[in-house]
Amino acid sequence: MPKQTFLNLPETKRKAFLDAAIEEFAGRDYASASISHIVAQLGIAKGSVYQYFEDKRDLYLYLIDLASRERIMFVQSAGPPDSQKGFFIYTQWLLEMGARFGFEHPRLNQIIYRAMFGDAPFRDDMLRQMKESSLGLIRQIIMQGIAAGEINPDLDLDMTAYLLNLITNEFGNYLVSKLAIDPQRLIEGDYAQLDIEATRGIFTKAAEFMWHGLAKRSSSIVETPSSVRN
Amino acid sequence: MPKQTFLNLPETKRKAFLDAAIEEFAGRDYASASISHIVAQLGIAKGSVYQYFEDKRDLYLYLIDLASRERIMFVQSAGPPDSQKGFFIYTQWLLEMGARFGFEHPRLNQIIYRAMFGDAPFRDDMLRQMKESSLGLIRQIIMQGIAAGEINPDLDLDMTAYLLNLITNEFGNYLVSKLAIDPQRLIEGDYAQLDIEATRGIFTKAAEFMWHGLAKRSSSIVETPSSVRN
DNA sequence: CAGTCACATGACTGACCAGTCACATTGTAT
DNA sequence: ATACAATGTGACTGGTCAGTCATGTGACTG
Repeated sequence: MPKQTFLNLPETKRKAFLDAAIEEFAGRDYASASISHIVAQLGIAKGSVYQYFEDKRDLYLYLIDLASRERIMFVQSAGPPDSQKGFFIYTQWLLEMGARFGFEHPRLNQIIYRAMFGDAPFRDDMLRQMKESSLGLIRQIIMQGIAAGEINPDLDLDMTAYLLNLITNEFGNYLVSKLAIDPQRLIEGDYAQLDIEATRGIFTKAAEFMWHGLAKRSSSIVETPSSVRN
Repeated sequence: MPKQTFLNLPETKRKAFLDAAIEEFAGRDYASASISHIVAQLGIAKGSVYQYFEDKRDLYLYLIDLASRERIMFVQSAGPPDSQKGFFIYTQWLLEMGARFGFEHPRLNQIIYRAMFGDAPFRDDMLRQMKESSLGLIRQIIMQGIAAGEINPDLDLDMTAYLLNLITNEFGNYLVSKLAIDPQRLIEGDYAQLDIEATRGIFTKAAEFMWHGLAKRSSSIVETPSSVRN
């Protein structure tokens, strides 16, 4: 969707442009995000943007695409845990990866979040498609879990997938508020403040909730380990 | 927050104004919602709006307040189930009320949703306060549940409250997509299409998930009834 | 050096917006 | 009927925006 001109651009220029654009679209919803801001920030002419992209929408969709690909790469590059360990561990890992991506790429994460739950005027385009693909993946995982006899087969598949998707997408936000993390410092790459190890307990608790729900369990019956570390 | 002038207005006029304003702010995010649209819709002068409210922001905050109060009234007017029935039933009821409010007052619901998860430029004003109050209520319910010995005391209170709040707020959206409900027709009050009785099964499933999570339960141990019907 | 191509520029257009204000209209009390 | 207050009005101001386009620049080519 970017024009050839954009792809021909020297790397530094292209990076700088993307950086500013990501910053803008992460920080404001589609209606408020402004091409004028971006060019002012970069000190380039407005016309340049229209040499690179068809229009605002085109740029936006490209950023969504980029962020999604980045996220998929991020998750895939950190290999999933051994499937032998069961789906509890897998759930925990999924949560952790979601949150970790949010910490390491807060702006990309924000763009994805806005695309999923905000309202750009393109709900029907590739947006729903993205949502669907994300849901599809989770649905698949749940089905495997059911097949493996670990997941309650009485659960409504669609609903459960929806709720899991919701939780994995929102969980980072909870962490940010819980740990009193300054989002601005996160965005500036200053996440030295974050100790992933120290927060692992929270992932375990979240996975625990997703896995066993609210109900008090009689202590003797534990089907899935909740005291696992890594 | 409305000026006296607005409160003096004849009922029909006031209602008509609110109706148009709600329509506008439900349908577009804060930045895109337009006073000009509202007055055009109503056929009144723009100046009038500024006789009624300080500014756009003032109007918006009033609508949020109104919607919140309406929602609280809605939920309270349908009395909660007998606390004897336990927290599983209570959870189910909470979900159902949330969804039902969404169906019967889709526009107000949308305004609340936008206030909670969208980004108006007032996150720090009464917005967070609203979020906090909602979270506070849920936290209280969870604590009661723990005290009553029904809820797993190992769960992180804050986190669980956050997730429950998230789910109860988002669940209506899931129903809308799941049941292929046309949001436009909902807004137009045409919710004859909706059969609350028929959807009750979905609430039960959702409560089931919240209550027992993903894990398959060995069939013999059931601490909380999952086959309850009202 | 002339010609061509890729890219950059920024003033400009038409549109939309929130908010204002001098003036007009309506209602009410005397 | 008169006076006064309350309410309504809409053209106008200053601002922002997306997108355009005629012009400029620099690099490479033959």
